[in-house]
Amino acid sequence: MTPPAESLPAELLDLPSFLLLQVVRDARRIGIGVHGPTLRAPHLTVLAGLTEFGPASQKEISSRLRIDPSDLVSVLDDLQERGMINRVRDETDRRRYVVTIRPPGRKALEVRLAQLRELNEALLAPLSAAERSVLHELLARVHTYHQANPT
Amino acid sequence: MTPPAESLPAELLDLPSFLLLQVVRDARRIGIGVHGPTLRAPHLTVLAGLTEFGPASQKEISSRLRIDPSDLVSVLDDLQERGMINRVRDETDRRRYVVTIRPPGRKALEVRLAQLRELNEALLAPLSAAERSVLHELLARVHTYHQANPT
DNA sequence: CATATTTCAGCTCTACTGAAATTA
DNA sequence: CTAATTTCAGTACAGCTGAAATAT
Repeated sequence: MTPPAESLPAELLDLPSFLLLQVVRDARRIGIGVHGPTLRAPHLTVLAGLTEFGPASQKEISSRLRIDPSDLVSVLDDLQERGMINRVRDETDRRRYVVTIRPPGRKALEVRLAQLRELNEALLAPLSAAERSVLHELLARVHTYHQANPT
Repeated sequence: MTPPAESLPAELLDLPSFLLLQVVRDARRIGIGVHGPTLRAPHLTVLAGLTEFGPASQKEISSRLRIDPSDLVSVLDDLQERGMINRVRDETDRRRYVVTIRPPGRKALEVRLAQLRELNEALLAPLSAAERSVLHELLARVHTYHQANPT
């Protein structure tokens, strides 16, 4: 006999948004989201964005990655201090900076992504490979829809 | 021709945990999570918990709903101030309070749940009813698993 | 004495707002 | 003068830690 599993209120668990939030909390408890003192979620997003989309201004990074421009400032300060990015004035438009990733940034991203892939294995442990694909596809559909139809 | 949809870095979107977080952010932008000044997420969870599980001490509420006991204090203060709960000393163990929901609490919960059900319709708009069931079932499996196997 | 429950002060993280400074 | 880009100061929320106060 397993002890009767305590669970959250059914009325709430019936709400997809609430269930989603609980799984995100489960993920955090597993260690996802505990990135490190100066390499937190937005930092990682920026490194991945620069890697995939190349050098960009802060405005471009901000709108593409949905990070508020005012928040981006300190994130880039942190990354610059650790030598993970370059930030130089765009001489053709001196209001802008051109932000570029540097090798230490690529390395840190790579290391952390490897950890996250492992942790995600643990997160989805109860699902088969086929079920993981289905879950991922459904979530991607929802996300893509809201990217295209902002309310 | 639709304009090329801007999207987040594929390396990140491939991580279920990251995708999950993006959908949660989409949900918040839709209006889920904007509950009101004194009826925020933990408040709602407490009201639903009291409704479903009946009167309880703060310790019981805390562990059942996974709300830190120190955070619970101000949440209950808010709810009490608005007449949504009762908090009276347990005379058989005067360290404890017995927390009970009151009609205004039930009403507020009901109203907000109705809103959230509507907003969740909007969140899952791109999915068919069958797909919503599948998504919900997969998420529930993951969550239940981590409830049972805390790491 | 140790232990359980509630409470308080303080901190981190993500995210947002409003306004200033610089440049186009 | 207007607009765009970056920056700064301040705020809100959810969540956590460590310690105090009270009662068992």
